[in-house]
Amino acid sequence: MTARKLTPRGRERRAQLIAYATERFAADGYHPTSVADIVDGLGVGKGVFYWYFSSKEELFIEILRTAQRDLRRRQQRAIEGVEDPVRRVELGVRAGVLWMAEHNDLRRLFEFARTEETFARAMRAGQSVLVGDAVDHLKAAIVEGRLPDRDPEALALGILGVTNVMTTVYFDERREDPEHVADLVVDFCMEGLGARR
Amino acid sequence: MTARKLTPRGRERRAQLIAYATERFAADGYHPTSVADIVDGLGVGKGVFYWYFSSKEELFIEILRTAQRDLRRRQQRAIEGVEDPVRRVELGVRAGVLWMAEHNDLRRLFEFARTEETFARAMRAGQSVLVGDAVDHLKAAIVEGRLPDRDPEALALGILGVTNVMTTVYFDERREDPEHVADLVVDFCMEGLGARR
DNA sequence: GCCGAACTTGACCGTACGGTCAAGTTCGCG
DNA sequence: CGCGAACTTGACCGTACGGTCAAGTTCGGC
Repeated sequence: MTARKLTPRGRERRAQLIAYATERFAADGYHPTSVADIVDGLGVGKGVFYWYFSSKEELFIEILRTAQRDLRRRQQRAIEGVEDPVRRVELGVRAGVLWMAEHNDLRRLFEFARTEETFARAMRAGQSVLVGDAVDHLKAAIVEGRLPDRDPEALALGILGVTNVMTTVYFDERREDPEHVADLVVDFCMEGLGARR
Repeated sequence: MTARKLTPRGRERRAQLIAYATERFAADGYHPTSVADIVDGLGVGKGVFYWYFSSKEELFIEILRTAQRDLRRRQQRAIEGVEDPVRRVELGVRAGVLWMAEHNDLRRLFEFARTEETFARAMRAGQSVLVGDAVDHLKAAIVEGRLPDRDPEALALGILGVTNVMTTVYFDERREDPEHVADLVVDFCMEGLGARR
């Protein structure tokens, strides 16, 4: 789609489509949700959809990219001005968990997007940025002797994994308090099972 | 489907359908893979599919359930005769990682199945069994004072999360050595980042 | 008040989907 | 051999999908 000129009215309509589609995709899945479902749900004609998006796929990728950008911004804001690299990791994790709590639907979309090659590329790109951010802090912490010297990328992936599963189970299946979940994620990431070997 | 009587030939055909469908579902996704794709790929008529399965959905759920059972058996075999609960956790995790390495396609199917309500029920059931197994060992370890006293379910979920993400990234995107990945997963699970606080 | 760009409508198109079924073939067994 | 159950075929069905488009409406700027 060659970016259209949008009036305020158009921008609002576009945002409305994105919001409603996100909701439906998260609730029913990407494939089971048809373009007809989306426009009918909003009570508009089908042409409206194709005025703002060139395809269902394009809309989905747009949702993913916007969400990834938003998540990263949130994490960066959370660690602004903090020098201690270990603390930066912790604050980044907390911010990520809280973002997931507020955007449960987007988290579900992320999980689906990873499973289909069409969207996996976009997901990997965004994910590797977040992992890269974490790796930077972890490297710094290791250099400063604050953390034992282990593969920082593996550590970052571990953090990602704990966050994914805990947010899924605790937010999606139960309705746990976000702060409590953030504590659980941070605890596990910092100390794991706490086994001394 | 009211379980049909199968001759050896029939059992083989059924297994062939399951194997090929698993491959295609994992490669292209569940929805993008049509029943026609599956039967065409095997060079058989469409009726063959519906002789063995009452629907595409039923086949998929069957694949999931069989896989979950197989994974659990593998883990149970791995910890057979081991008394130390911490060691049981570690061996279970290693077995899980190695199973994922050998069944990358099934792992991908698991990830998709979690994202669609139709299959999420079946997935949660199987997953909660595995988590329950781990929780038992963790509780025992805590009682014995081998691990600090923390919510065992959260710990089990943490393990699950680390396993999921590391197997995805290291097996799917790169072709890492399974044993090495198992080490990374176990390390992270046992000690996390290794931060002393 | 008018013009063009922004926006909206909904009938329509080709296709491909999941699933059915009447008919035919293979095969083990008595 | 022969018969019934197991298995296979592929044309066919209704539907619903993603996407198009000619036509009409709204609206801001001049």
